[in-house]
Amino acid sequence: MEAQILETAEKLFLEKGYALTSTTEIAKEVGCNQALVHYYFRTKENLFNVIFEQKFKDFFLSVFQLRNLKDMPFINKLKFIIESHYDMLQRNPKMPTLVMNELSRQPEQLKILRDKLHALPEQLFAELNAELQQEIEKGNIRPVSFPDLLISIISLNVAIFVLAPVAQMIIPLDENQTQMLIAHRRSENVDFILKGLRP
Amino acid sequence: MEAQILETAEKLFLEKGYALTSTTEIAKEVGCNQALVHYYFRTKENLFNVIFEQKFKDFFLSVFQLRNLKDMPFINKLKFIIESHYDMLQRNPKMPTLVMNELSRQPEQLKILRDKLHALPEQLFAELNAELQQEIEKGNIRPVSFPDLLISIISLNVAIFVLAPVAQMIIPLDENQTQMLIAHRRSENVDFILKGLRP
DNA sequence: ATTATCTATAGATCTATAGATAATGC
DNA sequence: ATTATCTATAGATCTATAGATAATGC
Repeated sequence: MEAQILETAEKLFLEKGYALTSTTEIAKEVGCNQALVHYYFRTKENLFNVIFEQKFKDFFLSVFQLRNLKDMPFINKLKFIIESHYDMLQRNPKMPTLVMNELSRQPEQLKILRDKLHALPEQLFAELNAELQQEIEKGNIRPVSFPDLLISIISLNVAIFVLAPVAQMIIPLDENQTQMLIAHRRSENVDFILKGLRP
Repeated sequence: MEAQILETAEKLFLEKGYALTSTTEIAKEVGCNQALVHYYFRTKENLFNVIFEQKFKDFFLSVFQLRNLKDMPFINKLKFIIESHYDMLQRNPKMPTLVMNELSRQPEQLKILRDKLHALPEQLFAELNAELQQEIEKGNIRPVSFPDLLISIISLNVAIFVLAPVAQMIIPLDENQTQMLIAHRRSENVDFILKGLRP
């Protein structure tokens, strides 16, 4: 039951956000009664935070722990990172929206998560930054700052998942076309970034 | 009072979304009693839709009605569109989040908005698309589809506003630095897009 | 004995409406 | 007279807890 509650709660929180998901509804969908949700997790807030922290960590780790492929050329490494990031988003297409919404709902959460995470990406970032500067000096890549490159990658990758429903308003797409679009944008983003980095 | 209710409701809906904003709270902040909100707008849903449709139209129009500058070179036109879009987002930084959230909450709304809008951008899109193809044929721009270009522009522009709070988790920024970043990304996005379009 | 599950309910919202009173426009 | 504003309240949630009962582990 405890596991089922977690599972169902995760699904509902991702679908409808914190405010619109009630413990009553979670219980109903699990098939137990509402008191049980509180028996295991005490408060709705607590249940949410347990799920959120777990998801959030997985979400970050799945991209930032790919330092195995060390001796690739920089451009290939970049391609690999962009694609890993995109794949992770494809597995969790509702995470960006949830993260955004819930961090603005309870900004203290932000500090807690920062402490739990901040050690992770810094070393990887430093390494990539150094490599980027080398490539720029060698004239293989146009001058660009590492943070700007990072922001552009994340922007291009995240936005399609976040904006797909809105895009449907301008150009209606069926389920199949949407999948095609998402597959296409994966390579398009790599292409666009790499083309934009030419000297 | 009616105007004040609209104004306050807009502010609160943008800040906290539909679910977390109550008519009680709107009334309290306006300084009237809660029944008055329902006197003017009948239901909370209706109040929300009135505001949402208005905002949403302004939001789109402010970008898509800039067809006055017809005889610019294509590249300048593109730069102008990217910047106009970015400026509109800067004036309404919370709109993308609101649009996303509320369209997924009530997908029927999507159809209504589509009918109210879809005539607008099509002609502009067709013109720009034709110009893009010409530039590609002339060899001034690398081959790229118009939808892909559009998605990349929108992605880069929207994402910074949507993701800024999350970015703060990795690299904390004070208010001033955030403003600098946002100003910087405006030119960086133009630069990145144009560099990515070189043949 | 301890842990899991249920029933029942208190207390806090919140939305929407009915009906009273005040303000305004003719 | 009509329109704007208020008071009061019904009815629907929803969260959280207390206390009863069933299931399990020793």
